[in-house]
Amino acid sequence: MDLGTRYTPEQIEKKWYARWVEKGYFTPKGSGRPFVVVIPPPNITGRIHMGHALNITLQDILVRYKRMCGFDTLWVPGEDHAGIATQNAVERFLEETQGKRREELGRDRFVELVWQWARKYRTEIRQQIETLGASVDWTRERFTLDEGLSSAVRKVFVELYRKGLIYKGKYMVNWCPRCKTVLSDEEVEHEESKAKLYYVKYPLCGEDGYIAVATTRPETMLGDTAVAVNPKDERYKQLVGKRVVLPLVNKEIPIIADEYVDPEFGTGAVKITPSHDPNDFEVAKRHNLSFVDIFDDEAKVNENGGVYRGLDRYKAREKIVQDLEANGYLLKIEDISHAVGHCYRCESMIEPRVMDQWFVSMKPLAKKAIEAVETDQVRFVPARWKKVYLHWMYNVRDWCISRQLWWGHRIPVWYCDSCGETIVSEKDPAQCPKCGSKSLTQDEDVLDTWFSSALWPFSTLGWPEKTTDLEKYYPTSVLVTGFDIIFFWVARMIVMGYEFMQEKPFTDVYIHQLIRDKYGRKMSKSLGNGIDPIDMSVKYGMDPVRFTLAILAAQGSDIKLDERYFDTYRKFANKIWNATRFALINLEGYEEKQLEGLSLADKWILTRLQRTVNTVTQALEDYEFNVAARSIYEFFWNEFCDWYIESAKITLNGEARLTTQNVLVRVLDTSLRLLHPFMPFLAEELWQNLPVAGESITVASWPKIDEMIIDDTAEKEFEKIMQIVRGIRNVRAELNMPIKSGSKIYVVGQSLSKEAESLIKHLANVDSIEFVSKKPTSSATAYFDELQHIYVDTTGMDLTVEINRLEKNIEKLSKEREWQMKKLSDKSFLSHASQEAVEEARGKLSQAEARLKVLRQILEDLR
RNA sequence: GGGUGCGUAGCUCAGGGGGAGAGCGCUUCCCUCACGAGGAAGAGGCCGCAGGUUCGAUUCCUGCCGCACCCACCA
Repeated sequence: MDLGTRYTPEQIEKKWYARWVEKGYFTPKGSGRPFVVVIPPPNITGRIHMGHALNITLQDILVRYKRMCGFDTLWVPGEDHAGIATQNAVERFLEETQGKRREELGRDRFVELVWQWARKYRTEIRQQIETLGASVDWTRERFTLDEGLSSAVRKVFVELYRKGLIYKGKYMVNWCPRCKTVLSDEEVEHEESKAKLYYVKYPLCGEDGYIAVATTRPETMLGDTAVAVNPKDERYKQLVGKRVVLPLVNKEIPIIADEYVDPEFGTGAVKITPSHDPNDFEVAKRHNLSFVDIFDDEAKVNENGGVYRGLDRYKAREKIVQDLEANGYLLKIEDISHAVGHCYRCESMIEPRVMDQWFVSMKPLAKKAIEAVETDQVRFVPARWKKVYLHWMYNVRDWCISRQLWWGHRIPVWYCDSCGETIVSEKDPAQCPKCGSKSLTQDEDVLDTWFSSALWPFSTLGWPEKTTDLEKYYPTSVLVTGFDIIFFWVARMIVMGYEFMQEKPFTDVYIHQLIRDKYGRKMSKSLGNGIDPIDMSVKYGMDPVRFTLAILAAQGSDIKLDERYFDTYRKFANKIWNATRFALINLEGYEEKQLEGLSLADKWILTRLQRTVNTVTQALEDYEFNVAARSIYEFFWNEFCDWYIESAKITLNGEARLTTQNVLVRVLDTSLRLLHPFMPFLAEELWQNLPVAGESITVASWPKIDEMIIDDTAEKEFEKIMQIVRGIRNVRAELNMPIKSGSKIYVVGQSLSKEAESLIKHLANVDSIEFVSKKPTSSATAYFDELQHIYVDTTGMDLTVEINRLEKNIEKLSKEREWQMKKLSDKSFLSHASQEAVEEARGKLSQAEARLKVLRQILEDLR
């Protein structure tokens, strides 16, 4: 055995992962209760970021913990083809490297290019996940565009279509003029922004006067087909049914009445643009108005826009406002603020358009998915996300699933070129079933990337085949993800799970935070504020990075990540390293033996160890990663290193050497097992050096609490010792006493055991301790209140310091006494407080009084 | 318009009905034979504001103020 004095992550991280994989530890052993997790598949758009690192670390902690607990553990890895995101990334790449647009390549060649990209990034992502130490089963790795997953996608599409749950229809959809595709409502981000409200005159037909409308988008007037007012609005009652002339366009359009119009807003009269506003679309359908689409795919004015044709929507607005003003139609402009939709991938302003698209009918599918969460068959942790999920589900709208992209699952629908028949089929059809024509054209569109993700928990296990994996490992145990994709993904998985497996996809949903930079901003490429987890692992070690993420994962808000955190836990890793090193250096002559004849310190540390096992286990069961991590940290550093190892330095040199060695090994063995889910590399490396090491800590058993070893008395007594030692050090430091001053300690109160006494002497470095029933008379010259009973002999020291201390303490005690007296004279306290509370107050009071008396006496003496 | 989370040490954050904790930073001391990436001691807090419940609130409840975020067809 040869450990250096420093923890060197680079030397230990490389070797272990390969060995674990080689030994097949990450492949389920096939027996025992299953514990199954499917990874939220990272997009193949680039490197994984800190959010992935958090997500993967938390899953790995759970998986490694459960594996040690003996579960048949399976964690399925994979990647997502990420339709729009990837297509955009490759388009950018194409533009930058070849200066070409995807249209210049054509669909087939472009898709081939994306496949090359996908292979490259999948490999990189795989490596990054390995670097993180994720104990995923690589033999079961999946990709959303795999053959198997693709057939799952087709089957789901076809079945939903046959059930009438997928339909094609002409509705108002969200169009991204940059990505040139429609988006689902969830993919549109609404951003509050400042805008202008334009008041425009629409002159009445055949008579004087006008009706004024207010609009934020004057350019859409080119597509107006009516003006609407509220039927109850007295101001406009006599105008309903009349016609106005659409300015600039010179077209007559009717004035109609519809409840939708809010008389309070603007002028109480609304221009109706059925093709470019969702509300107007509904109004138009109710009133049978005509539709005039005025934009092309790039949101430029099309042939319906007359002289404005060819202008993009912003230019068109400018021009139209100018023209309105020039012709006296513009009444006024107001500043308002309102929410505008933007594309979640490219941030372009969304253009609402009426288009023929494919939809999933969500309401009928949502029923079971709602019930499951309402009844906690699927449980959200933290629970508050349940409300968020349910609120969305109660109001769920149909899901637009077709995308005008090239990268993704092509919609399994064909149209007969001869008779126009629509053929929806899992297999590519050879001919039209209606007319027999062999001339068929497949729908050009692909499916929303989230359509395939929705099937992930069962498609990755082999569905639609009836595989043994599916039989054994579905439903999965827990889904770990961020709250940003509850609607996109979690909700839809629950829906699809019930629809196609007649069973929930997972039992628990653990929702973790989002990682932001230290100022609370989103980490993004454009801000350049991202902290790369792989870079961090090189700088600080992967284990410290993982531990940091775990301890920051308190259930609640976002994580504001400051790189300096990693340093704290790198130090912790170093501490663990060196504590183990200390033990190993002192193991000469070690042999395993029963834990008996234990010293006070032994009993104490073993008791504390049991408590830690308990806390960590419970916390992991409750997904309280931060509690678990902190508990290990505090036990190991503040108790084991700071106190037990210090005490071991004496006992290792005496008769109890072998016992101490055994306790050291026992504590390290258990601690490293507890640590393993958090810091797998370090834990393995050190554990392998212990005399009790096994094949691998990865497959070692999780520590069980040993009730027999818990010793409350020893625990309390040792706490008293720590208190006394701290008190002595405190006085020493404040009085600037040299360490080896030959101090004599008087402890007022019951004497402690000889063992405790010698521990104190060693730990506080004092020569003698005397237990006395009351204060020593003249020579006692210092007092410290932390302990309330201890005097240190400091004959010859400067007395003014001590007098000041005494005065301060007397003041503090007097306050305490007054407070307790007040409490005890309070009638309501006496009549309402518990027996114990009253007793406690009495105790504190008498204690305070006794101490005050003693202190005043000492003060007298000193003076 | 509805909803959620957060306001605790200089900074970043845990915690939680009974005179508040950590890391970093700061001050003083220590080259003690595992670790100076260390050890010892310390300074530093109206626990956002105002009410309520309670013997007792930083903690629970209500309202408010600030900061984030989510949802919503506010032309």
